[in-house]
Amino acid sequence: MTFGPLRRSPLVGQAAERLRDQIAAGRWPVGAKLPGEVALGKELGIGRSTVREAIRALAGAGLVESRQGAGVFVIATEPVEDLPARLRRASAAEVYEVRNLIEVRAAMLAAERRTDEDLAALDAGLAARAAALGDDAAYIDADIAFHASIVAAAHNEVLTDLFAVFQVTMRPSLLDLLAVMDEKNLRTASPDPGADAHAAMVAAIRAGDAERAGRVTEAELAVSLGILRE
Amino acid sequence: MTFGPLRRSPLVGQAAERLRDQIAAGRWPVGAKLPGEVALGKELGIGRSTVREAIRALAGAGLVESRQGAGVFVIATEPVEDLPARLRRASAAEVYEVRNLIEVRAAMLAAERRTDEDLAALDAGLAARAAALGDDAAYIDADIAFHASIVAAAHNEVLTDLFAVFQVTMRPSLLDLLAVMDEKNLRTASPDPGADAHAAMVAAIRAGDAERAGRVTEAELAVSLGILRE
DNA sequence: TAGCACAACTTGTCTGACAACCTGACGTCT
DNA sequence: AGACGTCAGGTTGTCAGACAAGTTGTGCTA
Repeated sequence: MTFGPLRRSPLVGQAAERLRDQIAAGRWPVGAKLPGEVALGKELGIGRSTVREAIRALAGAGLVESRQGAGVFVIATEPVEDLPARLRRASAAEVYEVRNLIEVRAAMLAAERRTDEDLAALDAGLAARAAALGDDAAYIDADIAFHASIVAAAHNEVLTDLFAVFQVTMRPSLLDLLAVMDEKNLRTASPDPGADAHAAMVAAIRAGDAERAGRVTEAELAVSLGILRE
Repeated sequence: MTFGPLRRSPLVGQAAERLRDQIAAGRWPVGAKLPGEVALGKELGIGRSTVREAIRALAGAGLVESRQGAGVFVIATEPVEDLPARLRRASAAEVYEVRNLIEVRAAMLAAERRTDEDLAALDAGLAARAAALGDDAAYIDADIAFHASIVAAAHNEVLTDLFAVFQVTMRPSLLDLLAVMDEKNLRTASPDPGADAHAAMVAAIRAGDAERAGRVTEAELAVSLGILRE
């Protein structure tokens, strides 16, 4: 059993997630009224402003609706088909495993279908990834863009979009991953331990060797998954 | 002449809508930083708390992300589309390819993790599949259940749920597939051409041979995909 | 030039206050 | 009894101010 992202998150995020979970758990069915903002603040141990912002976040997601003078009401529970919500609720390791599973097969397809434009994009992605070293947020974004390029080279729009959902949802977890690696001093030896592996992925795709592309991709992703599992 | 109850919407809603429009219009592209909260407040003529709540609403909708000390950044220009809706919009071949991709890797994981209960469920699935021959609808349902059992044996809940979304969405397409096969007289020779292949999948999973499980699963699914591609 | 210290800026959170609004209880009138 | 109006209490909406916590760029130092 894992709780939400272990990320050092703002109180607003924590509060929104707790409320979200309780709505999903059925504490307040659709149409029910939430406790007042002051009551919620006391219950959650946070100020009223923070409660209000958490409620706004849920309202933006379409879960609740606030009516001045009346209260805050649940207008929908989390739809089961909502993949991003499902991913948020799941453990990071499970999400990561599925994400990797998709990318391994995508890399194999990419080796068979890649165009010259795809290869150019992959090269650019490698360079951007190296250039962003030092800035964690930019590094994560460059890494995400690179892996997205791999999947895009498989030329299956459903696959590309599906992968994007995973990437967006996992972005916070990836930042956690970097933080954990820092704590364990795993990055001191080499600032970008995956650089060679990423280059190998591109090389295999360029060579059109699907089997090798799948193998090196699997090996690269297994490293991070291992850290996440610990 | 009076118009309907033209309710004066709260400032938060107005502000969120204006910001959403401007993001959609491209004033701030993805990755760009919004003006500071105080600046936005002055620009919109509202207080900082109200600006913050509007930003929270957009963050809840997945449009922006705020990083303490850095600013508020655009992470998407429009909400992520619902996966079932996305699948319905896509071509059957693309959806089927992604579905198969998932199952191939799931079969490999299943070979490593299957329990005795999983194996019993797979055997039962094979039998149910054979028993449903002759009734197309029942046959499809039994086939779906069998493949779901394969994925379930991988013991990853996210994977199981994700696969289920594909299965549900694809059920109509599968009925079409049977009809196409009838037209081409592909079923006259053998009423259940995939029976041996399905049994081979179970055997490989029972043997714990991940590589073989992946190979036979891929081969089995490739047949249907080929028909669907024409 | 490389590294560090610091100031300026930005978001995060809390408190207090008042306005706008809704709901239900209560009393009055028909 | 039923319809209607009033009102008190609770609830959200909005603002201002203050301080904490985090980021970033600048300029100084070694």
